[in-house]
Amino acid sequence: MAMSNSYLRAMEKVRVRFAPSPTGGLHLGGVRTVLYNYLFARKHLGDFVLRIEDTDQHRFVSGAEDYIVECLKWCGLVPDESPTQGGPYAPYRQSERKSSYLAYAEQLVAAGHAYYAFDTPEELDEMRARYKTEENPSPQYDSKIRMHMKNSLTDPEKAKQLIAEGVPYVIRIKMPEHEDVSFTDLIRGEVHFNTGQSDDKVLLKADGMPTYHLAVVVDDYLMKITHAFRGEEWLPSAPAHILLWKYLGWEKNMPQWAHLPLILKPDGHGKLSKRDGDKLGFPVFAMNWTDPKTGDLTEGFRERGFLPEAFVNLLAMLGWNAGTEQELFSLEELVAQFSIERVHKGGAKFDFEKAKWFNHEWIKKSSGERLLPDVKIYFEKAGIPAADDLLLRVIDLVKERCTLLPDFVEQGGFFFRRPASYDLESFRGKWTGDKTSFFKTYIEKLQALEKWEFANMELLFKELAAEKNIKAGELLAPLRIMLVGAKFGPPVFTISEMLGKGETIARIEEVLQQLGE
RNA sequence: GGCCCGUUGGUCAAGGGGUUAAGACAUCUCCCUUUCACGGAGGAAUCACGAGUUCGAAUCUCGUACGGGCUACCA
Repeated sequence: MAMSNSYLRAMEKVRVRFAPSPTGGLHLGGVRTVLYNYLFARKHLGDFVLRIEDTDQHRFVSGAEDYIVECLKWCGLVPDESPTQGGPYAPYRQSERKSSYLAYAEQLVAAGHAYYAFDTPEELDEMRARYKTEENPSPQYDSKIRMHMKNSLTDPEKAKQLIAEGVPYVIRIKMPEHEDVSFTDLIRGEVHFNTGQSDDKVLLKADGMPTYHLAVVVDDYLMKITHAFRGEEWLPSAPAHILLWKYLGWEKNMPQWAHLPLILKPDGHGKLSKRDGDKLGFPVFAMNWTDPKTGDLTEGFRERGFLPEAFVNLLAMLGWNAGTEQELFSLEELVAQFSIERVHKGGAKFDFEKAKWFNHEWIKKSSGERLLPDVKIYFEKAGIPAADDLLLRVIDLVKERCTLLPDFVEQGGFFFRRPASYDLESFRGKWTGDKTSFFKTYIEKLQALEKWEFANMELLFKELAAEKNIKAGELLAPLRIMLVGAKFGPPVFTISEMLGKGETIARIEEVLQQLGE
């Protein structure tokens, strides 16, 4: 049975967009916004577009756009239309659409919904200083004070003259003094605002670039966006955007809004920032990001050793759940089960421990073949040559002990090279000549062993221990250390079997030697 | 300050008038494992507060408190 969704308009293809500004690394919250957009689009057989909002020349960072594209690719959230792929509504970079915004701004001025303003930054500061009081610490350029400023409302003739002279100006929206603006947010329901509380936001900047406020409505209209998901921080400016849709005469086409809850700091309060990650020791960006100006490197989830499947999974669960006990979801399962109505209203504190749990679960449920290429990278990085066939077996053997990808090197590295050191101290105190002779005999027996299988070695080991009257338990720990270097890893005879006869014997001999026997 | 949004264990959360208020992470105890994990069993721990509506409120209403967001020619 088809589900009837009140938020789906008949005969209209669902189109959503992710619209980041290329100013730096891609934050957890950003990726989650992409995810929800993507899931919604796929679920409703719609389009997912990537639009770059690079209208602020001061904050633009080169390389950031490529980085974002790469992040989406890593996560498997590839857009249908984007600056690099193009699409029917190209260009997808707002800087390249610059010429289209002025006309809309002027249309608004002509209709009396916007006006030219000539106040310099200094004059704006002055205004804020002048009106600042205890009760009003942040005065706004709004309906109450605009008549005291330098604009086409206070002096239309002068404005014409200034424009003719080429004096720089901005275009600001004229917010009604007292009007109720309300809309239905897909997550929050009815939200009401009084326009008297909002400021006359700048729509078009002096450099001719639109601000986010103008650009987002013009482009959402032009690109036929039907559903707009964005972070909760945008809620306060929503009334201005809604008014713009109305003033531009596009109200019927306005997308349905959904303001996503924020991802908050694990300790204390506020939204999660890059700095929290640095401080608390976990990544906040999807992938490593190097600031081109300072050269500072900020770690990403990918480089920390997260699987994209796990990263996407944990992000999905930060603010949404299926209403069942299921917590592990593949992208496909998320597409099938996602519903915007089940997204929470409240923000979620980020918990890195839980994030690691997701990765651990994904490592456990992934096949060796899936893991091999990712694990290989870490072996190469550690300078350990590892043949695929052996590495595959090692991965399957140790994956339940690995939480992050680099753990494979620690958990499986000893299969490929001798331990750098042996934890001799853990058994040295209890070492006796009997034990030395035990291992020497054991080597001989191993040497003669025909079928190199763990069961045979184990039997041999236990029989010999009984013969020498030593408890097997007291011998097992040293054997493990001889083979692994420390007390961890899979069952010791399994390790021995994989190591092979020559290497097993060599390691035992090496430790015997180090013990001075 | 103003406006807006939010509030179920330490964290993520289910539940939307009647429940012993699910589950997961973390934590603690035990079992399994002659290592480390995995796995299993169990414990501790929650409806911010106050009124109201109701036979009955975690669930509905209103206040209060607390938290957060916004308050730029940034997004």
